[in-house]
Amino acid sequence: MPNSKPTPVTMDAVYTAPGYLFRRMQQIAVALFIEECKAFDLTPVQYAALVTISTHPGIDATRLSAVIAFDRSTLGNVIERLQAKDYIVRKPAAEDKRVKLLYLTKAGAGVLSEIMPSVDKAQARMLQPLKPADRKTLLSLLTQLVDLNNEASRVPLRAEDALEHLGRSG
Amino acid sequence: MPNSKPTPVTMDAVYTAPGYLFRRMQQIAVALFIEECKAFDLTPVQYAALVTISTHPGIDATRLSAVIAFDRSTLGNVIERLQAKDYIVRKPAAEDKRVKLLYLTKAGAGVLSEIMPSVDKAQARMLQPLKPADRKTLLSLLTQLVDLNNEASRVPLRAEDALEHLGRSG
DNA sequence: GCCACATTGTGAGTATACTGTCAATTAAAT
DNA sequence: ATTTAATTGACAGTATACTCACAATGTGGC
Repeated sequence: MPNSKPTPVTMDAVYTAPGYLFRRMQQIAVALFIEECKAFDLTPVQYAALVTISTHPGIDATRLSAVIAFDRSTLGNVIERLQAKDYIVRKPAAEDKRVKLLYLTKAGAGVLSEIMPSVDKAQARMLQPLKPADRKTLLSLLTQLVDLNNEASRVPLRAEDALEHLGRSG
Repeated sequence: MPNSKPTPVTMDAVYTAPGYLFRRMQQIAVALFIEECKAFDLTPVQYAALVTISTHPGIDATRLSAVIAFDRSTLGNVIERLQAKDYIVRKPAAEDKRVKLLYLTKAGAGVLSEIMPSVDKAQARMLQPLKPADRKTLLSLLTQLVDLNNEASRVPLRAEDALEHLGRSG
């Protein structure tokens, strides 16, 4: 007869799971971002969107979602909030009546350059508890892992280069 | 005169930020969990709650939130959903009329033992792209980082041991 | 014993993050 | 050229994740 004794469930089933650790670390990252940047009315996602619109003026929502790997539906709300804060404007495209092109406003460019030091401080604080060498190691492994798992995510990241082509041909 | 040329903003301000990488990895982790466990109607958070109620029968919502470091308000909804699925029951405590004690139902215990292999598969898939040695390194650094940053998170984790005392004295 | 304080669960409100679906529009197939 | 496909932005619905606030309850100071 097989050993039918069930394996006892322990909290290790949670605490040692990489998924749990990634969730915790994400929560910590957001908390540190909000704390360092509380002088600015910007969330981490809104910051990423703002940076991308800054480096890709005239990008549309679908392409923006691909460049930062955020869900398209979610991004719709993010864009609305950024627009409500007067950090971006949406202009209809001449060639394609479906798309709305995104541009930074002066206020958007201003808040972006002002918030940068605080963002850097928050990012540094996340890794601060580790030794410098360990920070580099973790960042390197994490970068690899995100890249290698790209297709596993619901909204894979499509690099900026790839988008140039996607824009016209497909 | 100082060099007033503004630093040009690049996508590195997003792509190399640890916070962005943690967000991406969390999204990937959830996507893999959902994919592997789609036969079971359980989210990662619901799974963690179920495991904890299993190992701490009669725990209350506040203590549960401390043990898995999830927000108390969020957990209220999670508990409601678990109860709606008949995986847990809530019983009023005799000594304290405010608290409601949480217990697994038979169905809850059943789904928990059944889902375990799929959860393990999902957790393994997350790190699969890395070499075994790198997986160990990443997991070790991540565990350290979450632990060392514990107080930075909005809902710091309070270990099970600490809760025994908290339960009575304060 | 009473009063200030803390705790518990709950609710409202905001922001991600995903699933669908849908109409309008464009592109592709033939 | 007309039917078919795909794309775009929008919306509804669900699930985290946080904020603040509130009533009910419990506890400690005195």
